[in-house]
Amino acid sequence: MRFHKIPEETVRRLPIYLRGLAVSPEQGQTHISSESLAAFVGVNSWQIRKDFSYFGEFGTRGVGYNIERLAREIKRILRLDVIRKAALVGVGDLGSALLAYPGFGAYGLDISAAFDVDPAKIGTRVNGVQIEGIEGLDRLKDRDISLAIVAVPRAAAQATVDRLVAAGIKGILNFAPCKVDIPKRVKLITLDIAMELARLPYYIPRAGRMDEEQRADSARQLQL
Amino acid sequence: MRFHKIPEETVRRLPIYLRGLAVSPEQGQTHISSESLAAFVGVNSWQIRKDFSYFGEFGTRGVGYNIERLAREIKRILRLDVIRKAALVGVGDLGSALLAYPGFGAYGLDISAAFDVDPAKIGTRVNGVQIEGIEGLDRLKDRDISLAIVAVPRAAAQATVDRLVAAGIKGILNFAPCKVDIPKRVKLITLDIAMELARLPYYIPRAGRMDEEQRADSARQLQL
DNA sequence: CCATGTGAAGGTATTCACAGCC
DNA sequence: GGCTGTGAATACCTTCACATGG
Repeated sequence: MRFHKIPEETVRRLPIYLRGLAVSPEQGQTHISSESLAAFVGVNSWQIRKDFSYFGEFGTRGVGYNIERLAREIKRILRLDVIRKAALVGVGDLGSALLAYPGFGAYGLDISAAFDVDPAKIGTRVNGVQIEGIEGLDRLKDRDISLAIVAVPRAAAQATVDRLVAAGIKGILNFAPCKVDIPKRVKLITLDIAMELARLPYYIPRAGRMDEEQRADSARQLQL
Repeated sequence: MRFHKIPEETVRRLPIYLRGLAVSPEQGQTHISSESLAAFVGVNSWQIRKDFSYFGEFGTRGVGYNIERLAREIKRILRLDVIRKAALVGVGDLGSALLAYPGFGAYGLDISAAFDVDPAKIGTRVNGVQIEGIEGLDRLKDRDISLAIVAVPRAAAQATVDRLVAAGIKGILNFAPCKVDIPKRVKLITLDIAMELARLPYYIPRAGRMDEEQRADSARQLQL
């Protein structure tokens, strides 16, 4: 493996592979081939092999990948080999749903703190996590929390993120539908749910007319 | 504008521009330049101009883009020029949060039906929408609902999607963390929240060591 | 012989730089 | 003069085809 810049897209796919390994029907087997994993996660086998190749040689030719070893390697690459604690800011409908969501555990992620401005919520417990006031954000440094989820209204997003950055948070998952400025050393992923739904209709063919845009669609569909 | 295949990434950005136009501080002005819009939404001005250029010439040189006209054009391109009705399947924590989320309206999206298997939920109202039993999915055809949001457990996802496809749904936003097979004529967007959080730690620099992967990170950071 | 690992080819998207037009 | 629209250059990612090695 010579040195290569690692594509952003490869990093995006690594958690897919990890998830695939965890629930694959190959459970019970010790090894899995890139071909089987491909069929299960919906990514091409050569793409999988290329992705892994950026980080080392994890497989055995003629045999495949040792499932446990591969999972361990991916976790190491993603820095998920330690439990990662996350703070949730904004315990509204979405925030509460996230607190209740059991899917984070599979990645070693733990939402271990939650914050809100609403005095009525502060002190109550949601799914075993006690809601704290916003001023608690400034004391995150000592609690070994490196990640944060922002589920506050748009108007509060930038201020929230600024405060998280000041508190030493290293990565933020933002659900507020707006641009947020952040220093380069902190990684920000913004996930705008309404926007995702909003681009679905684009792919609905418009009945009847066959204009330029429509033709573009057809072209795209053909090669998919 | 000669004919060009439209990049997937361009389609992904269109809703960002629409959102930007709706809340930009240029409100009150009639026109906005690609430069101002760029600053506001966090995309380069040349990227914005290139994106629009795939669909036509919407601006005026020396002046900028007429805000109303541009918004109308983007809505038309995204097929958001009619109200789009969506069905929600799975009214658990996440599903309920989505029903309560006010952000869809800005795009002309309306979650007008909700379905769940739980008899205790059927018949109750969440945010003005009455929960129906799953068998109602088969009668979606007559209700002018073209989109669906899937917020069911992983094990139920494929069956749910199959049923939606059979009911003539054209686009699906899936929150279940698994691969889902679907005919090419239906557009599927899968959004795995835990997975998004799981790739954040990758970007946290590992203190001390400076191995091959770490160098790759540095290289990436520099050019961002 | 079988499945991995990887240069090289091909395709797609971003960035540039400037011509074109109001 | 100022801002759009766009071919050309560049960067990036995917796909291929096969050498490599258990």
